[in-house]
Amino acid sequence: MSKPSDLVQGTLDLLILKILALEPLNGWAIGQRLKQVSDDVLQVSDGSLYPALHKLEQQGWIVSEWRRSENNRRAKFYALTRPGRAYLDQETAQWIRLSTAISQVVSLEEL
Amino acid sequence: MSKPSDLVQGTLDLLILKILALEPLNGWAIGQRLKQVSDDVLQVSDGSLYPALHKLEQQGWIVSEWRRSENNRRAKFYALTRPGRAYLDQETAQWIRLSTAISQVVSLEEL
DNA sequence: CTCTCATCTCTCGGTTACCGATATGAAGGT
DNA sequence: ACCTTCATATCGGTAACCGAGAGATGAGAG
Repeated sequence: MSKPSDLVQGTLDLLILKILALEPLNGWAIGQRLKQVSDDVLQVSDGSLYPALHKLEQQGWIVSEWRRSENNRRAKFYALTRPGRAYLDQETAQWIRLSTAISQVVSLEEL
Repeated sequence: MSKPSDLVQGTLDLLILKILALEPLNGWAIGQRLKQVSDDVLQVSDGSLYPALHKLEQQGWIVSEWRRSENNRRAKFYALTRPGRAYLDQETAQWIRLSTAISQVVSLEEL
């Protein structure tokens, strides 16, 4: 029972990386920011977000650092690395390529 | 080792349904048509296509009928049903909603 | 007449990706 | 003391897709 209705599968990495390209943030804040910048359309659950963050860090696209959040709580802040930036650009291009093609197909006129 | 590079996960049903909305086709031809209408961007393998078709038929979105293809070979032709049409419209709306939001996020300007 | 090629359908095992449930805990307010 | 919000994390389950493989049939070539 877990169909992603608030996310397109395979785009989570791209979205996280993009959010972090704007500004380093802690995990929880990334989820909030994503929701905010997408006008409440895009939402990600904890159970998806944290594993994704760990994977991204393990692959070297982002680095983490324990700091204090705005509310003085301990939080792990993530920042984009140079390879992460390159990966983001690549994934962005791929997204544009594929989403454009799909949108083109779904908008075909019928006979 | 199977990351979908020629497809966005979760959009296969939508694409198949849309192709069939234009014209009833057999499985193999659906793959060809998809490739054609997307200018070679979107491609689906047999191993993805046929299971998807079976699932779609089982759910009542499409119906099948054995006929002869253009090359006089036996082929199973699929056609969209009324519920399938409704499902297609719904999935199309969902795609537009989500892809628009994602495109909006990835095109945000950085500081 | 046989051989090969293109067409056409199908299944299985494996991987990736995401979600729901669940656990833990600290800071600040009542 | 207690509750809410902020914050991180893991686990098991499910959905989706792909690669590899198997097999059948019609057309045209040799």
